[in-house]
Amino acid sequence: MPELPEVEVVRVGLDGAVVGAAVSAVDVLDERSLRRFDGPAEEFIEQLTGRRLGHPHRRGKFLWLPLDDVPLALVGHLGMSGQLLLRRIDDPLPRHLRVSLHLDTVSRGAMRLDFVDQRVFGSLALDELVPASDARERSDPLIPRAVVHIARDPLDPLFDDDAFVAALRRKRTGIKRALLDQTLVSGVGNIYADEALWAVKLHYDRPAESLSRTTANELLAVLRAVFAKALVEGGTSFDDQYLNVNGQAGSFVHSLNAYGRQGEPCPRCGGPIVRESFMNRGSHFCPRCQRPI
DNA sequence: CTTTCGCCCTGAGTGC
DNA sequence: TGCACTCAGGGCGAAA
Repeated sequence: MPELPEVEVVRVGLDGAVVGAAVSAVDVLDERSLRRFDGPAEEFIEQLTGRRLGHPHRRGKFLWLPLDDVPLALVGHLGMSGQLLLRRIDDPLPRHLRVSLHLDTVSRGAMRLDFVDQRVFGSLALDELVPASDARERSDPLIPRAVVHIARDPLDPLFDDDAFVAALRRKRTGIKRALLDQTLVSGVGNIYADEALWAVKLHYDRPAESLSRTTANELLAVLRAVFAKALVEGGTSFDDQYLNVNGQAGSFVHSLNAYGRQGEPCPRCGGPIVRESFMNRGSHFCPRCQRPI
């Protein structure tokens, strides 16, 4: 499940390998993967072919590569099951391949960048680069228009802790809903929301406005720690739904304390972890450690 | 304005 | 063996 750590692993994996690479050809095998692109597939192909790719950027779960000479970026979102795989040009085509870019890379010759996505919740697009609405300095990088409403993530050096804590405590909703709101804080998905709430002993439906400043700051600190540890371990891979650009799984699944561990003992108190349906998702928590209100 | 809901999608798993 | 059904969930537009 690609959340912040997984997308960052992909970003780092792309950096270096694709910077300066020229797009020599584009194959769109499934137009549904271009649903966020404002135009037909032919236009996507035409605008991308012949361009060179710049350093990959990320905000939350969105990833983009600026194109040379034009104020456009190739924007990717992995959705539930998306993968960006760097393959040799003559490697066999993987199952669920939706879009494939042929690249003339600087250091590795002819390569393919394959966008693979079983469930088609992810997407590729070309989008105009505009100044960020929360830019602090004129030197701040431009971001795709479709990403302007996404908040910074907790690992962003310009993330504003005080503003986040204040905004969180104004939310009239449950704490997990608030964490999953990408306009409040980005990069958090179901797995890391459950892990952070377990670590700070908060019930998923605890009203956000009931959190003290101290607790809200602890939650933020825990979120950063979970993200950082998951990043070091290469992210969380379930059923190979998430793989890095070289097709390798991450190992953070072995460090999960709550997510996916229903019926197993809570690593802190030994009581059973419970899974409840909430927001059309599974919420995993320890009823003994994480009490509502 | 804010918050919540339903839809998009596929394949693995389950029950009969 | 086959078929219907459930489940996983990020983001977005519409509804409340």
